[in-house]
Amino acid sequence: LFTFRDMIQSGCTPDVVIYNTLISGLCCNGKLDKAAELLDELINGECAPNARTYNALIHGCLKAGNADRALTTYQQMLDNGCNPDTVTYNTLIDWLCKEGKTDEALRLLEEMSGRRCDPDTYTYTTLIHGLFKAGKHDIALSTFTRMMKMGCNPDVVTYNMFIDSLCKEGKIDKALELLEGMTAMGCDPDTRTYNALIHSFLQAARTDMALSTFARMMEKGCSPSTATYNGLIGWLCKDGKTDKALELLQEMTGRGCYPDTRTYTTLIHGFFKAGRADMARSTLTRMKENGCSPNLVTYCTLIDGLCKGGKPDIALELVEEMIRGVGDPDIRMYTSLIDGFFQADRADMALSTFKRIVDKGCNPD
RNA sequence: GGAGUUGUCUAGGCCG
Repeated sequence: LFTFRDMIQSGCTPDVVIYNTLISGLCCNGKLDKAAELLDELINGECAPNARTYNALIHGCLKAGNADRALTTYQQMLDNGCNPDTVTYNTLIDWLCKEGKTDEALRLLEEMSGRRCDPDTYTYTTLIHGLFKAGKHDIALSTFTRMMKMGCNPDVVTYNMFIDSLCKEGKIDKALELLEGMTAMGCDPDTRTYNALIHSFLQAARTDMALSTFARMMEKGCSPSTATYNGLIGWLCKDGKTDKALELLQEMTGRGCYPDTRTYTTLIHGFFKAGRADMARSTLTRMKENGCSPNLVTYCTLIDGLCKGGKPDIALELVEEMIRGVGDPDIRMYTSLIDGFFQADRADMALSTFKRIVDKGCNPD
């Protein structure tokens, strides 16, 4: 933004592309107010915002969980005579699907056709994914048929979505058939395709298949990602093999897959499960040293583990650190914290945590 | 002519 202001100072006129870039960047960082200010600046200025401007802001609002603001922005778009495009609809359809409102999402699909706004592969993939998650298999399949009829070809993301959906329903063999199918259709599987399968095999305790899928992935020249390793580390941790998990942590770094918040959280959970609370705590230190920020899930894992392990005092310290570092947990997380303190026979801590909720103006449920 | 917006994989606790 400073560079941006300098640019204006020195007589350079920013165009809509610059504004869009800034707005989407601000949205990524959750700075919706600043982004909205830029939109106003654009509306009041001489170069008009376009669909991409609104799309970026609508998406930013939805990602931040602020649906009202997203809809207001959408209305503003319509009022200002800017026509929603396929991306606008895709963004809204994705949001509706994630809210479980697949009927409304389907209505938007109809609206698109009426407005000569052609649904694309994103539209259908998003919708089918939402329908699968809602358990509406028939409609998912008829939507797929419709997609094909409209001449819209599935891409690697569409196949990945199908493969993962099948895996999650325990239909791994059907998923494997689709793996062959996509290749036959000239669509090469990517890292996520294999990740979905490997994870599913691990869940199903079919270790041999998981490892052979991993080998196949490498053979095909597909590199494992951080998510691949996270899945493997999680499987080792569930099995109590935390030392092996640490070896994988080394290996992944060597292969350019950098551990992320999930990697460390998985390890922390594994260490508690294996009764190694000290290692769990030093993993927190290690992750911070490596520039990886703990999030609410990380803290909840630690706090729960410490409470169950009879160390509620340290847990309470972490509650403070968490609130300072990543903000307030929501009501459900507070509930489980309180539960943890009771489990550790520390009613006093449970009550003081409860008091915090009330003081924060957050309603206990 | 170029640039900016949307979909798929992996972690924890409480309650159902």
